[in-house]
Amino acid sequence: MNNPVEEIREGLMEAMGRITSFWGFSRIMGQLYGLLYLSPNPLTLDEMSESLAISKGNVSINIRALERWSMVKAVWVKGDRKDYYEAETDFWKIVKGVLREREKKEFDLALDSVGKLLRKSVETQKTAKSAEAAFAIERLKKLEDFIQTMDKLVGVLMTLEDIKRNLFGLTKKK
Amino acid sequence: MNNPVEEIREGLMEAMGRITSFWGFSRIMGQLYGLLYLSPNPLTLDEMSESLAISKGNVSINIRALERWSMVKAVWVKGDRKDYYEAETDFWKIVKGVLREREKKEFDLALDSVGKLLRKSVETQKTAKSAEAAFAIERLKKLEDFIQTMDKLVGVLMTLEDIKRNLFGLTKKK
DNA sequence: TGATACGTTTAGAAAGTTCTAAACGTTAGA
DNA sequence: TCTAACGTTTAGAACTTTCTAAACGTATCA
Repeated sequence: MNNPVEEIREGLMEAMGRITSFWGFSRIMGQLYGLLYLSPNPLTLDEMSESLAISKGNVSINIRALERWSMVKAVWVKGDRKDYYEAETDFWKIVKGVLREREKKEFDLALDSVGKLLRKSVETQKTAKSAEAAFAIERLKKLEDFIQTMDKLVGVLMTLEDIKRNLFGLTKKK
Repeated sequence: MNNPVEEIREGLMEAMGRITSFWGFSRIMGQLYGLLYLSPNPLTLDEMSESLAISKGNVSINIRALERWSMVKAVWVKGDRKDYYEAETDFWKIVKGVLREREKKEFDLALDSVGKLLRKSVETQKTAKSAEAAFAIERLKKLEDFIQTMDKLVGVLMTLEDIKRNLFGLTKKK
């Protein structure tokens, strides 16, 4: 506890907890990730449970969530039947995964909903013209256009081979 | 209720509720926004309270949050002492505001935390060399670099005059 | 003035979420 | 086969968030 590296690890756990919480994951996911990220060796459920002072069940659930999002991976340690985990250190890979699995889906869903409403409005306008329906059509079109652009933006980010190089290359004039 | 435009409005309220909830705002903020976005006239607290079937106090709190984020604006209606609200329809403006007020701050904070931890690690390493500290330094540097890049990316998006035109201009070859 | 029509604040109810401890099922080795 | 060491699931406790109804303060108009 008075070990300076221990203090640093705790600092990162706190910071990562903040970050995951902000991005809509559980705080404990971040704390676990922070712990693993600064551990030279992979850790077991029990070790993590102890480090964070939370129940083993809680670690189990959160470590599986981290695994689901490819933020940590299980590694096999010869001669031990416990499961060991280590942090995925390729952040771009993690970001791309989250964009693909979560953000992209959300945009697609939004696009779908608004598209349906727009078609419904146009249908309504055909049978019974009204200023109200015309107004709705105009606004929904604008919204659809916006979501489409955001959707494309996410799509581009998702497929870039190296976000860093590519994105910052592009912001400079040739 | 059987009015088709009414149905469309309800559809958008639902969709916008989903969206704001996903992005870490309250669901009701989205529903209010959806309602206002498809209303040809600005609406009062009581009208919104009625449309969403929620208490006036709840509308009051959520409409002020929307105002804070520049998603709606209050308009003055001559001869009426009630407050009227209408939707801000410039989505790029809203996105930029949120990036500036919320996302940017979060990145800066993360950068700050990690920077501090990194400096502390280097300090530790000076007085008492250890493989553990060296490992921490290496990993923290990598993390700092990543956050810095994301931070810059947000900064670029934030200041672009027209995100749509600029970003998609850049993804095409010349 | 007083009465009324507002938006805001608040105390506590309701709903939702996250956590733990214990029960559980499975595997491995004696 | 029995026992012990695992990770997972679960029931309910603890905590957090969100909502309402009512009280409140202020401005308006008679």
